[in-house]
Amino acid sequence: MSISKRGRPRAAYHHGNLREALVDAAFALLDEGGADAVTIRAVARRAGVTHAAPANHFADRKALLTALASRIFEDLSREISRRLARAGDGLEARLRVFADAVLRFGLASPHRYRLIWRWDALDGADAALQGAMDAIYDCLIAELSVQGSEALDPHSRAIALWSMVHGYVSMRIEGNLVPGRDKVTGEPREKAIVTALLEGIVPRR
Amino acid sequence: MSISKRGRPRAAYHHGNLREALVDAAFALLDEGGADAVTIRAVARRAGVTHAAPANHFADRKALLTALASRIFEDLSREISRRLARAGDGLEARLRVFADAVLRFGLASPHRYRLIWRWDALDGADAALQGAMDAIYDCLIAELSVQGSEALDPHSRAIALWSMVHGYVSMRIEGNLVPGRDKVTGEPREKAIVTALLEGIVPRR
DNA sequence: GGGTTATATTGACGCTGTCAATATGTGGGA
DNA sequence: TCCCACATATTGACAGCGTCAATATAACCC
Repeated sequence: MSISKRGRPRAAYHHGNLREALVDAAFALLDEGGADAVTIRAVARRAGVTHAAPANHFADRKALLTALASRIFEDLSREISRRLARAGDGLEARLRVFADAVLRFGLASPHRYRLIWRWDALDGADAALQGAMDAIYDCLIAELSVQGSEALDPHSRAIALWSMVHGYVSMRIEGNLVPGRDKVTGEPREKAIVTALLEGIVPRR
Repeated sequence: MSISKRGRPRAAYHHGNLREALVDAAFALLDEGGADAVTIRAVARRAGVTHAAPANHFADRKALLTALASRIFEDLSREISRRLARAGDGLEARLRVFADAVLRFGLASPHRYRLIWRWDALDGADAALQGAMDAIYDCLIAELSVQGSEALDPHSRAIALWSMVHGYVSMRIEGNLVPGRDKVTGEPREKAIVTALLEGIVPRR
């Protein structure tokens, strides 16, 4: 029943390229119900194959989730680069663009953002995953290295910014940033948060 | 076979106070194998009861994990207060004590720290959990409110600090802060990170 | 003392990940 | 061209999981 006779119309073998189909199905399930909904069997059902078919392409569930996380990191990295490319020159402005890109991505795709930090469910040793993370970090370092001699090295500043942005986005996504109290989460508050990091929390001398 | 005849030596009913025993068993499993190891059935086995006994004390797994998270937040809150009580007066010094307390707690009990941010596995509407979180936030607000008129409100500064500390501790715990590159994670680096937040990432004018 | 209620047990259901054995289609070499 | 070897997919099984219903047992209160 293979549609392909010659000229490799798209696929080969039995299903075609099941691997891609599994990834697509997994993303659909992830967006709908979070990482918990991405089970091997549900993905297989959605892709129209039997429950053991995915084993030929992903050793186990962790490998599948790691593949997803790797792609998500790449998407986020691309998005950051895209926004930075059309940003101005000032250091502070560019760092705000970076923070804003991460925040928008997280709020738009909370399930995807959550997954990339679920290291208990991922294979931290995966090369593709680490490479995708490195790309984002490199981007930050590049921004912070333009200035000449700062009191703090670029690494410390990059980690601080990356940490705060991630922490803030995490809390915003969970919807429990400051339960019952500070519900101001709009753009003014977001700007103020980043300002606190960029300009410092302690009063300037 | 009840040891208690009169004077309520410790317990009552069948097991005694199974609820506490379940919490103890759950903490043991959590510390050993992370949140994934805290299954209803494993907890029941460890407490010496059958698999359905916990249902009388915790509606479901999420309720059990929420009870754990609530206690962990209280422990962290107490630890922060304890350290702050014996700290000096300077704002910057006290904020460093705060950050240091969270970092030490996270590194000492990574599984516990991870759990309290796993909102997908917790009941975010739980009053005890929210109360325990609020206590820590209140602590931060109290520190940041002593100064009179800052350009930024205490809430923005509190969220920024809390976000960065949480983000940094998370990444440190996962062991993948900056994979293969910046392996400097000792005290000097930690101090520099906090300095970056306190004094600002952009150069002082 | 007896009945009500809280607690614990037993057993079952469907779901999960994973493995082993089997079937089927594909491509390369003779 | 045929056939073998291999990649891929299916079938079936297993243990473990959360959860529910039915049942048993102990404690408390009147």
